Amino acid sequence: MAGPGRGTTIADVAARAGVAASTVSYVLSGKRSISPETADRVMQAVADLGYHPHAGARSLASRRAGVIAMMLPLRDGMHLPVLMQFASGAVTEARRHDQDVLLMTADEGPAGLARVAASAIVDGLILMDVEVRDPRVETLRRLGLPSVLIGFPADAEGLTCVDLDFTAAGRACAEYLRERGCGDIALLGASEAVYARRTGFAERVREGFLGRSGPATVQPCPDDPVSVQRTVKELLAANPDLTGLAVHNEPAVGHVMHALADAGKLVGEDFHVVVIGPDEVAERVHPQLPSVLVPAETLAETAVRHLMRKLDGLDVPDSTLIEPQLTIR
Amino acid sequence: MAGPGRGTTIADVAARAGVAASTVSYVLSGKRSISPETADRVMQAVADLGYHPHAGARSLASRRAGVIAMMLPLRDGMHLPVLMQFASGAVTEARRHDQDVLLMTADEGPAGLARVAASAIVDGLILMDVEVRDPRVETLRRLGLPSVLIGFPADAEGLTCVDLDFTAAGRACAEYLRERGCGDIALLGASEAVYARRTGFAERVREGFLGRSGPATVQPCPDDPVSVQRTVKELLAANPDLTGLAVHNEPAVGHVMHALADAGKLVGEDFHVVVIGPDEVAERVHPQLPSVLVPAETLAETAVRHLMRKLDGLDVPDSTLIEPQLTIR
DNA sequence: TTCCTCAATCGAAGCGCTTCGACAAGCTTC
DNA sequence: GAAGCTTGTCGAAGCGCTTCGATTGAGGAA
Repeated sequence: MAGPGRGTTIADVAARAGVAASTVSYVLSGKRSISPETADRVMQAVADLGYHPHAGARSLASRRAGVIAMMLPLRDGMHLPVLMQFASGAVTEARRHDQDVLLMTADEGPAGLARVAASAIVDGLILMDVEVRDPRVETLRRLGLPSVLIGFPADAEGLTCVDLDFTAAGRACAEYLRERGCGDIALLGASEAVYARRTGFAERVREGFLGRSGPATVQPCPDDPVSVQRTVKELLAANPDLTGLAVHNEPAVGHVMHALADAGKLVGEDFHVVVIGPDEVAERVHPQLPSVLVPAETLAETAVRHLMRKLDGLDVPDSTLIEPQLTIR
Repeated sequence: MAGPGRGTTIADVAARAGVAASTVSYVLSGKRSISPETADRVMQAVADLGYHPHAGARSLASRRAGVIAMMLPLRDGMHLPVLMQFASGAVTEARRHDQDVLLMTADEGPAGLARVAASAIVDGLILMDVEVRDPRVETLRRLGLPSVLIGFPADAEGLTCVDLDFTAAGRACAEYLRERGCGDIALLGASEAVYARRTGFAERVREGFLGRSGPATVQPCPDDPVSVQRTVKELLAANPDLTGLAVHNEPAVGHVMHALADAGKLVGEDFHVVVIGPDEVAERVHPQLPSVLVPAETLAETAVRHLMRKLDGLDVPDSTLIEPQLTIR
C-alpha cells in the first residue's frame, strides 16, 4: 500500500538533507540563490524519497495550480481525429512547461468557465473551436482568466486568438490547381449549415480560393454520398471546362472520387483534386491526393506556448495565424 | 479584472450567512446535520457570491482532489476518433460525479503515474489501451492508486479491467455472415504487427470468429491500398466459395470494397461484408456496411463509474466485458 | 425541578507548501 | 577596522479548507 514517495512531505526532504523546509522550496523553485552543495544534498534527498510536492498545498500557497484547462467542442461536425491530435499536442507541450491539462467539454458552457476560475483549479484556459458568436467569450472576458482561443470570435478585442490561416489555405489550393494547368476550378465546401454557423472559417477559405485569379466556383455541399454525387455532377455540367477541384469537406472526399470516376475523369491526369483536411483522408483514397492539413499539433503547441507566456506576465500577439502547408503525394 | 466570485472564500460566505465557516463547509458537504433555515441562508450566500471552494485548499484539507486522471495512448494505430469519443465520454461521466479529468499521455509512462500519485493531484486513474505486457501495470500495483484499466494485461490480478467483449464481437460477425447464407467466410484482420503487440484484443476477435461453425479463414493484413488489394485477391483465389468477409481493420475498409468491386463481387447481394470498427468507417463506403462498433462512450462511462465506486470504498467487479452491438444498415 | 440526550453550531487545529523578513557570516570599501 | 553589502539559510506566518472536539440550548425522562 505505502509505496515510496507515498505521503512524503517537504519536511521529510528537509530533514534528510539537513536543511529547513524553506530551503528545499527555494532549491526546487530557484527563487533564491542556494549554495551548490546544499542544492545537491537537497536534490539527492528529493530523488531518494521520490518526492513530488503536494499539488493542492502548492496551489494554495503559491496561487498557481500548475494546471491549464482545455475546453473541447463536443458538437458534431468537428473532425474527431483532429481534436485528438490537438489534445495530445497540447498535453505534450504543457508537460514541457511542467503543467498538467484538465479536460473540459464545451457543454459546461460559461458556467464551467466560472467554476474553474473561482475554484482556482486551473491557471489558464484554452478554448477550442471558438465560434463567431460564442457565449463563452463574454464570460471569459469578465472573469479575466488568462486564455487563448482557437478560432476567431466576432469581437476578439483584448483576446489572444490562434488559428490556421484559412485564407492562405484556400489560396494555396487555387494556386496548386492553377499550376497544374487547370483553367476552371471549383471549391466543394461543407454543408450550408457549417457556413451559417461559423462564417469565419469556411468563408475565409472561400475568399482565399476565389482570390484574384481566373474563373472559380464555390459550391457548398452536404456530406452524404447521394448529395455529393449529385453536387459533383451538377458542378461538372455547369462548368464543362472544369479540371480542378478543391474539397473542403472531409467525409465527402471518398464520394467525390467516385463521382469523378463515374464522370470519366482521371484524377491526377486530366483532372486535379486537392483536399483541405487531415492527412488520413487524403491518403486513404485512390489515387492519394495532395492536401492542406489543419496542423493540429502546431496549433496546440502555439496555443499552449502563448498561454504560458501570458501566465508568466509576458505579452503575446493578439492574433496568430498559422501558415498552411500543402503536401503533395 | 475582479469579477464576481474572484477571491471569494468560505469566510465571506460564512459572514454573509451569519454562521461559522465550518457550518458552511458542513452545509456544502452534508457531513453533519444542519437546520434547514441555516442551510437555506448558506446556500443563498453561496449563490449570491458565486462561491466555489478553492480546489487546492480543499484537496489539502480533505485529501481528496476531486480530479481523476486519464492516460491516453499516443501510439499510432490507435483509432483517434474512438479515443476522442472515449475522452469526452469520460469527462461527461466524471462531471456527473463532480469530478474533473486530467489528461495524460502514455509517453509519460510509469514515471508519470508516480508523479501524479505522489503529488496527490488526482484521486484515481483510468488507463486506456492497456497492453498484454504493460510496464505501467506493475507501477500501478505498487502505487496502490485507485484505477481502472481499459483492456486486459496478462496478469490482471487485483486490478479492475473493462473492455469490449471482442470474442463476442468476432462471434457476432461470423453469425451475421452465416445468417446471410455465407458458407465460407473470412476475417480480414489488422497487420501482423498489431497481432504481435497486443494479442489480447486481436486474438479474441479471431477466436470468436472461428468459433465452432463451419469453414472460416483468418487473414492478417496491412492497411495500405496495395497490400489490401493483393490480400483480398489472394483470399478470393484461395477460397473460391468465399461469400462473406469480416473486416477488423478500419483504414482498410475502403480499399477492401474496391478490391471486391474489381473482383466482380456485388456487396450486399452475392457477397457480404461486416466491419468491426467505428460507425463512420462503415457509413462512409458504398454500400454502407453493417458493423460492430467499439462502444467508446459506454466503455468510458463504465470505467469512470467503476473508479468512482472504488474511490468511495465500494467494490466493483475485477473484470467487466461490454457486450458488442451489431448495427445493420 | 434536575439530569441527560441529542441536534445544531462554533472555534481551533492542522493539511503541506511558499514566501517574507531576519540574521549570521564573509566580503568590500573608505 | 568600523560600516555597509552580499550571500545563504532559517523560522514563522498564512494560503482556504475540512474536521474534530467542545459548547449551547431545547426537549424528554426521572
